[in-house]
Parts: sequence; structure tokens; C-alpha cells
Amino acid sequence: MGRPTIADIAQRVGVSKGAVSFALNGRPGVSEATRARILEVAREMNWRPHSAARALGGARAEAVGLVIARPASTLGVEPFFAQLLSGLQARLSRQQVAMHLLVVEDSEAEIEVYREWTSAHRVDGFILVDPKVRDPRFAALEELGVPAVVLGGPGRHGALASVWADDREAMLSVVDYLAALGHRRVAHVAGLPGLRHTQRRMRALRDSVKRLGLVDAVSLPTDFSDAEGAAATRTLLSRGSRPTAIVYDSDVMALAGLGVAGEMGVTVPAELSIVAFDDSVLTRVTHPSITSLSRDTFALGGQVADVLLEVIADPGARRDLKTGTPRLVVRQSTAPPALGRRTKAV
Amino acid sequence: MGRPTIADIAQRVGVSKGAVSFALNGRPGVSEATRARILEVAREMNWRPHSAARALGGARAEAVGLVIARPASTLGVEPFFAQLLSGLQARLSRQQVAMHLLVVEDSEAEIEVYREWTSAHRVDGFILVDPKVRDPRFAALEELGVPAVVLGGPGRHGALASVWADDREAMLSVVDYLAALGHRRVAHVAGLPGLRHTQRRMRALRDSVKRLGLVDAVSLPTDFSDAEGAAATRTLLSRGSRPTAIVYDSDVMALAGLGVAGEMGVTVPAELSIVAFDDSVLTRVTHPSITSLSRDTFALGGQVADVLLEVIADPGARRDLKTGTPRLVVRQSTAPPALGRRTKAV
DNA sequence: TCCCGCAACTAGAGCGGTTTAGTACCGCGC
DNA sequence: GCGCGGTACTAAACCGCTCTAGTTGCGGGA
Repeated sequence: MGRPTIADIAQRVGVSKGAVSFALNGRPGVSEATRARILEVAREMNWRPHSAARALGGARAEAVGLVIARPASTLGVEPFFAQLLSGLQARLSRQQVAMHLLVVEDSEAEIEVYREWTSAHRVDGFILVDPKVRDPRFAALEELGVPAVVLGGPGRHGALASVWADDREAMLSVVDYLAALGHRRVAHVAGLPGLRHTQRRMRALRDSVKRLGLVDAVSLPTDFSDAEGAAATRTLLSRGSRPTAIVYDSDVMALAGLGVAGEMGVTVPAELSIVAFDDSVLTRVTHPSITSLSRDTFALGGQVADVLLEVIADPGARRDLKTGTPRLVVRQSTAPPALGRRTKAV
Repeated sequence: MGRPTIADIAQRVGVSKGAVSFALNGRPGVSEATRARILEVAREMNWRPHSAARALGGARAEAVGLVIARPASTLGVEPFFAQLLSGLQARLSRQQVAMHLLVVEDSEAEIEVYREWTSAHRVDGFILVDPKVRDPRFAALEELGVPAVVLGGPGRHGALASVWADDREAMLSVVDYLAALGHRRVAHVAGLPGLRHTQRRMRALRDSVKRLGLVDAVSLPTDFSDAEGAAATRTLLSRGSRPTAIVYDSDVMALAGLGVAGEMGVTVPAELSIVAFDDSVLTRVTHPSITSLSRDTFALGGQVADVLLEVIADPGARRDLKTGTPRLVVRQSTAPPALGRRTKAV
């Protein structure tokens, strides 16, 4: 015999399938004595529910979906994703909710997966990451009527729940600090230009120019890879009017930038201050250690999971959770600019 | 109306459910004309298969399971896992196979999840990671008769397929190199002592003592965290007879170790050589960059996925794929030991 | 004593597919 | 004209579970 079904149990105990179902799901309709016998036999026969059969009846899938439209090869590089995943798992696994993970080519494929998984009752809800500037995914998810939470900035995601940090405020706090140190030439090695938070950070920097009397404030977009981070840094440091401080949109790029500075003979922090927009083990263990905007990505994952579970439990609820703005953790890579040495010195 | 079912399509086209099923699955039993009409209507109605219903009938789940018994908080720290996951995804998503991911407390819980997902037809197979010294999971998976692939060392996993690298050989190549440079006191900051590959590496080091005439060759087990890696390094560098070279079982720990060396005034590589047993962006961007055993973890993930898909397609097949032994990539963190400065100098 | 109400259970429909057994029809050879 | 074989289809069983609408039996109130 293959795996036992409730019919097998029913036969063995001498009751109907219905009674077994009631007993196993802890609902009224059977006497305590019968329930005990049924549970006993179920244990004995090593019975386990068949979630597909349950799902057919419209029950929860006890799983959430995370579809990522990025080249799979970049996932491993960014500590952010791994941390987020960890945080999500920590929270979800407490409720025995699994995660369905898939990496796809682009947003279009992503939407198709949303469709498929939704109509197949494969998951109870989705986590949407990397919100873009004009993002077709919001409308698609809303149309499907499936619970979902957007990880990203405020507003503009229709009726979907969201968890977000204030990127603008965070960027402003960095620039304020650098300006207070005396920096007037601040550069920004940004992430993918299509992402909303990239745009928001770039705008925040631009908006600071007048307010803080900056001389220069350029943002160079990249693809988040260490290679492009290094290349952007080389570009910036090769200019006639070299920036005295560079803000990186990720820790990996900041690290790469630090490497380039070393290779070009630019000392950090004396000649160049470096700030990373994400914190992880990386920024702590380098020499000099890197000043960064620290947010607890692991905790963030937990919050995202929380909101999603909430929305799944009560689809009417609309939550917008603003997480704490990343705090600036000052380490050894930032200092006042060396006066008079602002020009090319390669 | 909710999502359309094949019954809806059948009604609209004016045929039976069976005919629709045949048409949609490309099997004989309907004329080309009818098939075309059915496909047309299905497209029009935006129909999508309900995988739960299919699963009930015994079809593939088009998903594989990865259950990890580690504290979720450590997942984000290790680039290895993220890389592996990326590689797996890259391969799986090409076949539209998703991954079911869950983090659990211990092996026992892990086995229970294997049971549940198997009997629920939730996945078609499993990837088993972190094989342990006496591992109850092998027997459990074999008993369930579900396809699975073990990521780890050779042999000892019963009839399960496996993908493995030769840890022993890798460790020997490192120690040989260090000995050739002149090192006689080599220490090893190992990973979790319960893991097979940890044991294998420790044994390889021990076995080298006589062969290479080493004076000292101690292995300190850790939990893979940067904290314990740092602590172990402190312990080693505080000894009267300090090692001149340390091999770390992960890149994160090597990085932490490099930090500790800096903090204790021990220069790398002049006074201490450092080798990491895993390569990633981390080892490349530090100063000095870290000599490491490089293996393409992303590719490894792909290979694991390949073998699993193969075993799923043909459950009779038994594959044991030995991947290339990690190559030693020499960078700036290794050098001959400074003569006469082998003793305490803090 | 009779009937009501409730607890404890059963029977069976339904979820959305797949698959098998069966049927209607057609052209063909003899 | 009849049987034969093949094609195109239909009807319904089936997968494992849930859940609703009954059915039975029993105790208690009037």
C-alpha cells in the first residue's frame, strides 16, 4: 500500500471519512473517545495530510512566493538578499509557512509566474522586491487579488501592502554628515537606475546641493556589481576635480571602491571619505572599516513576513509599515577632507 | 466567475472536459481543428492549470525542496549559501522548476518536513546539504523513496545521488603549499565539528603533520560565524608558539581573522599567512587580498540541480558527481614565514 | 408518553484536473 | 451489406480531502 489516506484510517477505525477529517482537524462532530482512537490510528499508520488535496478544496497553501527578476548570478554577491531571505525564513518557518522561490528573466516573466502560482493555489501571497519606476507588477497583482507586500519606498503601489524605509531621509543624513565634515564634492555610486529607491537617493542628493552649498554632486548608476562599482570609482577618481567623498549604494560596491582607492594611491579617509548604503559583515572587517548606513536587514525580512502573513489572514487589511530609517554608523572611512589636496594627485 | 476551469472551456467550446484536457496537453484524441479552437478559447479565458488538481492525479509538482537546519540568522552571513542558491536557481528556473525553501531547527524537524512534503506531493525531490557524521537523514530519505541529491563528500550516503568535491585533497594542497613556503606551524579554524567535510579537512591536516614535518597543526572548530572565527584567531595568536599560517574554513572567518591580526599588530603576510577555504568577492577586495581555495559555487549549484533533475526524471539512476577539486588562488595574504619572529610579539 | 433538541456520526457532493472505458461515425475491403 | 479498424469524441471514475445536509439515538422537559 502506498501512503495511507483518511479513507484507510476510516476503514480501520470503523467510522466514516468525515469523522476522520473532523477528528484530525480538531473540529467538533466527534466524541473525545473517537477522536483519540482516530488520532492513535493515524499516528500508527504514519498518516500525513496531502496538501494538494486540501488546496483543491480551497485551503491555504501554507507557502508564500518570492519571484526575483535579476540575473541569478548576482544574487549570491549581494549580502542584502541573503540577509533578507534569512529574516523572512526566520519568521515564516515559525508558522510552518514555506517559501516558493524562483528567479526569472524580467518583470513580464515575473507577472506570468504570479498568474500561474495564484491560479494554482500554490502560494497564499507574494513578496514583491525591487519596485521600479513604472512598475507593471503592482497592477498585475492587484488584478489577481492575491495578498502581497511590496518591499520598497512609500506610496505608488496602489492597494498593496508595503514595508519601506525612508531612503530620502537616509541619504540626506549621509550628505548632511559629510557636509558637516567639510566635504563639498560628494559623489554617489548608485544602483540600477530603474529602481525606485535608486531614483529617490539620487534625487535626495541633488536636492542637497543648494541647501548645503555643495560644489559637485554627481550620481553614477551601476548594476550593483563590484566590477561596476570599481569602474565608477575609477572614473570619479580620475577626474580633474576629484570628489572628496563617495557614497555607495551597496556595501559590495563600497568595498570595491576602497580597493580602487588603494590601487590608485588615494588614502582613505585622508583624501577620500567612503560611505556604504548598506551594512553587513563586509563593512566591519575591512581596514579601514567603512562608515555605513546600517539597517537590520534580517529584521526587515521578519517585518515583511509579518505584514504578509497579516494581509493573508485578513485580505481587507491594508498595511504600510515604515521601518526605522537606517542609522549612520561612523567607522574609519570618513574624515574631514584634506585641505588643499582636492585636485588630481595620481 | 472565479478562475476558469477546463469545465468552463469545455462548455464554451461545446466539447467534454476530457477533450479539453487532451487538447491542452498536446496528446492525441482530438482533431487539429478542435484542438485549435480549444487552445484559442483557453487563451481567451486566460486559463491556467491548477497544479494542486494535477498533483492529486499524481503529476509532477515541478518543484524541488531545500530544507536547511541552521539558525536562519547565519544564512545571510555566508556567501556560500547565497551563491549555491543562485546556481540552483539558474539551472532550475530554466526548466520552470521552482524551489521550496524552509529553514528548520534541527535534523529531526528536517526529516519531518521531508515526510510532509513528500506525502503531499509538494516537491519532486530534495537537495540535502550539510551532511553530518552520523546522519539520520539519509535513511529517512531512502525510506521515503523520494529522489534526492546529497551535496557533500564521497560515499556513505546509501543509495542517494551525490555531488561532491574532494575536501581532503583540497586541504592537502593548501598545506603542501604552506609547507613549501616554509611554514611549520599551521593552524586551522574549522567549521561546525559535526559536519562531514569539517572532519575530513581536520583529518587531512592531521595526516600531513608527519609527511611534511610540521611542528604544530591544530584545528579549532567554530560555528562558521565571524565572531567565532575572530575568537579562534585571537586564541591562536595569543599562544606562546604562535602559528605562522592559519587556514580558515570559510571566507567570512578568514576576513574576521585578518581583522584580528590587524588589531593585534600582527602583519599579514609577513608574520602570518592566511588562507580561506572558500572564495567570493570578500577575499578579492580586502587588503591584503586573501589567498583562497576557489571553487565556483554558482556552478556547483547548477551541477546539483542537474543531478537532481536527472534523478527525478529517472529514479533508477544513481549518480555520484565529483566536481573539480577547489584550486588554490594565491593572493597577497600568503608568504614565507618571517624567520626568527615566530614567537610572541604582542 | 411523546416530542424536541442536541451530540455524534454518515453519505456523498465537490474541488479541477487526468485517464479509462465506451460510443458514434467513417471509410474500406470483401 | 457487413464487419473491421481507426479516429474523434463523451461519460464518468478517480486522486485525497473538506464540508454540508442528512440520519440516528438518546436524554430531558412538558
